[in-house]
Amino acid sequence: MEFLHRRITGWFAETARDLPWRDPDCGAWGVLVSEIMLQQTPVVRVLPVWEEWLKRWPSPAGLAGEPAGEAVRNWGRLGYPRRALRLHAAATAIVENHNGRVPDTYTELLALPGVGSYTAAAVAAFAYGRRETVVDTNIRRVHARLVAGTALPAPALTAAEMRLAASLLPDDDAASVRWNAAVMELGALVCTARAPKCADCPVMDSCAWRAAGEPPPSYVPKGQAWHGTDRQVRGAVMAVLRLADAPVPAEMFLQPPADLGFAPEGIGVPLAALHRLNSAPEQLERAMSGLLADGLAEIHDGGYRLPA
DNA sequence: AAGACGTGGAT
DNA sequence: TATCCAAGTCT
Repeated sequence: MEFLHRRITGWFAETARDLPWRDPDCGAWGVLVSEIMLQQTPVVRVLPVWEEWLKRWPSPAGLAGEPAGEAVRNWGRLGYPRRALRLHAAATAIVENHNGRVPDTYTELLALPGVGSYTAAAVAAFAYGRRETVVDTNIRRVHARLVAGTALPAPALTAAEMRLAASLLPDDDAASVRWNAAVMELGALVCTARAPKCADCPVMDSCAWRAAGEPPPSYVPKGQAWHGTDRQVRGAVMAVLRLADAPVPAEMFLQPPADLGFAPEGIGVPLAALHRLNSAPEQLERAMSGLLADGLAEIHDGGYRLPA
């Protein structure tokens, strides 16, 4: 165990990316924002949006003081815009229940909107130096290969995986934080899902998956459908709403923007993209009511807009 | 507890 | 061009 810790944290010390939320004086709010943005989203896409968010909202109170729609608009094209809504709700809860300071315990963090077991542990560890069992997709994959000898972790997080991760965690607080960050980084940069760079791996010699001859996955991960789905329509509608500076009447979503007098610029661009999907009226209806139900849109003056 | 939920770069 | 998949959460 000591051997793995030295090798992996040593590798991390010289290879780690210089990410702004890893800056010692980034602050817990910056870490929380980064963790929410990084859910299912690559670092390179988060970077510029995170910078803008922290410049505009340096504290939870700043974000909580603005309409939720502003959070959604400034979320840009990061994807899963409900995360912006939840982050706004989390900021509000932090102001109301925690005096505007991001809480520092796993339990309090877990109670915040949009914060699940991974994010609660990550913020407690990376922002406050606490010893937490952080388990994300990178760490799961490293453990699966290095220790379990399988190509991929199970489809869903298991209790056995949590026990394994807990057993690997160094006792010392600071060492545990480094370990969590290092294993995550190893999974992100070297022990990747596709085409792992085993030649660059600091623990290649100890890898159970390698020793077993790199057996293929025992199951096929089911891919997410996209074309023709409600999600695709929702995404296209949200792209329109983010650009609109006034409520958008429902009929605009149904007709070719050119017929409505829209030039192929400004709001005409996402409007045209939506129309190009050629989705059935009932699907558009389903997508719109879904957005309303989720609080990502609201009706005002007979049109749709981001929540005020 | 399986499925919904965005987006775009890489392969 | 089609598929994969990235620091998950919620219901």
